[in-house]
Amino acid sequence: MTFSNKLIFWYLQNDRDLPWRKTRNPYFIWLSEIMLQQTRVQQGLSYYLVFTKEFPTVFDLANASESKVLKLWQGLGYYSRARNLHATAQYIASDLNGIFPDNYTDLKKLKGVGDYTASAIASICYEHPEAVVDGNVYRVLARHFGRQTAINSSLGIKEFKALAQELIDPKQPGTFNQAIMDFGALHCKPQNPLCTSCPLQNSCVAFTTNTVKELPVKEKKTKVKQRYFNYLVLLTKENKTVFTERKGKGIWQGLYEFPLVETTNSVEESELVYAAEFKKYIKEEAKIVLFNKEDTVHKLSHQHLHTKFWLVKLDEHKDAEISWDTLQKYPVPVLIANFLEELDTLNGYF
DNA sequence: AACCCGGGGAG
DNA sequence: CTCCCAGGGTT
Repeated sequence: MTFSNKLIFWYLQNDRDLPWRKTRNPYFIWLSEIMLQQTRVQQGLSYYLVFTKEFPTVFDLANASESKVLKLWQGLGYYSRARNLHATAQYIASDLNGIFPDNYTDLKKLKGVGDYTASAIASICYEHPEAVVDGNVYRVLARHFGRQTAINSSLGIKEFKALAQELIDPKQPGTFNQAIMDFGALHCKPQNPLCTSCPLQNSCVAFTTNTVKELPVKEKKTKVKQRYFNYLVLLTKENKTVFTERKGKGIWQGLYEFPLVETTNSVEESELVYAAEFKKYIKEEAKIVLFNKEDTVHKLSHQHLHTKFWLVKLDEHKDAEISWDTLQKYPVPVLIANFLEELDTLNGYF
């Protein structure tokens, strides 16, 4: 049996029952693929169900506001995916009359669609022999063929793509692609792979040479940056606050937050009030209370956010235009959502 | 080529 | 704690 035959044979007995497996509608496949970028199936599943119910067609998605899309995306992370998703829906609805591109080259031109996603859609929806290479494929191929090239090097990216392309079953490319990904996710797992019951054990170089734990090879990771956030949670006599959209290049673009004073260290109230950023926001007489005794540490993959929430009570503020009881409409980072929920459970504290 | 972009689950 | 997930975009 060929590598491909073994994989597909395994897949026919072990495939997961997932909603996007029941359709070849490119809209649904595209939606699922964007959501699952760097995201576990288990985490993305509930979002997929919400989006397909809320936006049954690409036109429904296109006609929604970006804020609505971000709100439904809230908690899934990598929010540029949601913004690109919305922009692409509008492009397809307006410029392409709702018809998705039907080949790799045109699919890859879409915002948020790279090599992996274009290959996935082309193979699953149109049976084009375009090999996908996701984290699962890197792992399965590196182990089975004993490849030691770093999977995140430019050489490795080319090498594994070419290898996958050699192996793909041209008669059933969509099935092959999904089979190798499911096999990586369920059987050839990152930790504790099920080698003893593996149908590809005999031909697996890593198993034969006892190097399963060493593969795949990955190059160094970047260091985690420590940042110190001070959120100014304003409340005026009229129950209004300042809540603004994050702009620019950094994290959480398009999401809402309270006025933010970033410092180089964890600060006391006496230091905070002298910060230039603080003075920019608070000129009025105000009563300030620190909400969390210990810094809330919100961990992103590349930075740790040490956060203090300062409750600021004042009579009035020129920028306080958002009523406190409408905050839940806005898309917010999980850090803010958690704070609001905690504040909610302390009903009357603020 | 290097860096940035979230959040969560598993071990 | 560390690793990594159905990756893509920017510099």
